[in-house]
Amino acid sequence: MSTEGAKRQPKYQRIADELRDAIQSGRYQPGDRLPGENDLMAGHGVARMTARQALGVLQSEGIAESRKGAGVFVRSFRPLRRQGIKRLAQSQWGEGRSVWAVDTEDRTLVVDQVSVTEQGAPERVARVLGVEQGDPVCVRSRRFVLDDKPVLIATSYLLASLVAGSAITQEDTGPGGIYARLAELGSKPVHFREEIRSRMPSTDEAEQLKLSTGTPVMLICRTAFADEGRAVEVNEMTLDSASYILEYAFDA
Amino acid sequence: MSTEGAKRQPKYQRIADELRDAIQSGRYQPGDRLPGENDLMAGHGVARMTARQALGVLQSEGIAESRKGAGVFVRSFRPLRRQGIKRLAQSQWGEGRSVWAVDTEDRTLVVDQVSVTEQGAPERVARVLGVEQGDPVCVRSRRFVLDDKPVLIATSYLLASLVAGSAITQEDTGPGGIYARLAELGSKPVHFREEIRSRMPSTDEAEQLKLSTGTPVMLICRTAFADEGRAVEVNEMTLDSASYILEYAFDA
DNA sequence: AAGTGGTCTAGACCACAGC
DNA sequence: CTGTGGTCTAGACCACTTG
Repeated sequence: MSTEGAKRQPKYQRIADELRDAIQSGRYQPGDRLPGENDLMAGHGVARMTARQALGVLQSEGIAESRKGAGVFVRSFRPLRRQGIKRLAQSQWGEGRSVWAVDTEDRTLVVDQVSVTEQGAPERVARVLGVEQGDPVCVRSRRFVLDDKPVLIATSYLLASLVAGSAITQEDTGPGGIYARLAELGSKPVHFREEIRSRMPSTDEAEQLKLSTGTPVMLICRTAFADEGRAVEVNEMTLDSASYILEYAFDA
Repeated sequence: MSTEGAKRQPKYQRIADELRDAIQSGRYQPGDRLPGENDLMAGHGVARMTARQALGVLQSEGIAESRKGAGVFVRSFRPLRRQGIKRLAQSQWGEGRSVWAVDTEDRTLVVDQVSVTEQGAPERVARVLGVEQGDPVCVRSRRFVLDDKPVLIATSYLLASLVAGSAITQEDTGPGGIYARLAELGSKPVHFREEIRSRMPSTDEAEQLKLSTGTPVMLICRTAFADEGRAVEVNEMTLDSASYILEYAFDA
């Protein structure tokens, strides 16, 4: 054994480490192709499955991604900044601005797969809205696509009895969006709570967001409150974690 | 083929799907042992590596975790709630309360691996603090362990010239922590910004937080500002995503 | 057409957990 | 000790991308 000493880690880990170092030191740039399975087999004298396992490590770390028939490549990132408090300031939606305009920075954001239906409230939503499970709610779903890459899926739940007949039940909610309409209905949102979690995506989520392996999702559950602490909307969002930085700024 | 029609997915996916359904329908509860590699080989008539791949899917989704020599088990979760704005309200630290006391909910939280050193500022920190890269900063690191499970690693950076001689350079910062001391030094934090990202952990992070495979980390970078928008602290935190729900509540 | 990654098989030896 | 998952080999066929 030429390299005496530290040799207690498996071969595939040593290969993965070597590639990771090469990436972090800049020898491979974002978008570059890494040595393929055949290269690693030849270069390290190892079986196919072992070379494959090494590349699998980098993919599950989110550092590299494979493209069928082409190779394994170093991933590149260019996240959006989502300003959680500023975006919901009244000046944003009070005058008919789209809340989404603020963080796109000259890239094109398309809204996709819009659907508006009336359904029975799921248990967790019913609890927050203060109704019974199965009570009718208006469910608004939509997907946001940035430069052909889906980055966010959002589903809003609102009390059907509250929004019946308003533009909220239409695909186009009009200037200022849902919150401007709620204000007109006498349920102006004055307080918000956002809860954030992160986990690996389900198969469905990975498909809808076109996520490459090793990419977690961030989940934001926002509740909008009108006066008296009355919850008027629950919005569940699923974000591609590689596409977003969330920002919250506030005073002590 | 008995089940005609939809048979275009690989065997390992079908096996994984079947197990996932069984978990989500409650047939396997958190903590339960799943069928092992041998069971799947026998039950589905597949090779070892295929059964293994199926179990690997569930692990990389964070749904299951393997224990060497024992089996593969359904994971269980019990996250903390971290109230991002409330925790930094002045009433919390103004009277000597530990900011961490608010969210432990009767479980025991231990602070671990405390270190206080003086180093040259890394580039990204220097930029935020408004100094030159390499300028001396006080670096405070610590790890938080909840019921024997590490959940958070935090590293604070403060201008060395600002905090020299204060308790901030000691392991024990005294009642009210860093922010109370900064206030005494005439740099009371009045504004905060928190930036949140998520990604898969590095090997180091996975070790320090004892993460099981398929668990992302959440990164919080908090900047504390004194009067005139002067940045006085940068705090980089790495959280086990399975242990935390972040919460931000604010008015429109 | 050649090369790539994706799936799959049928073996092997090892370290570790639990009985 | 027996069974478990972790590593590793040496083949195979396939679908896809690219030149």
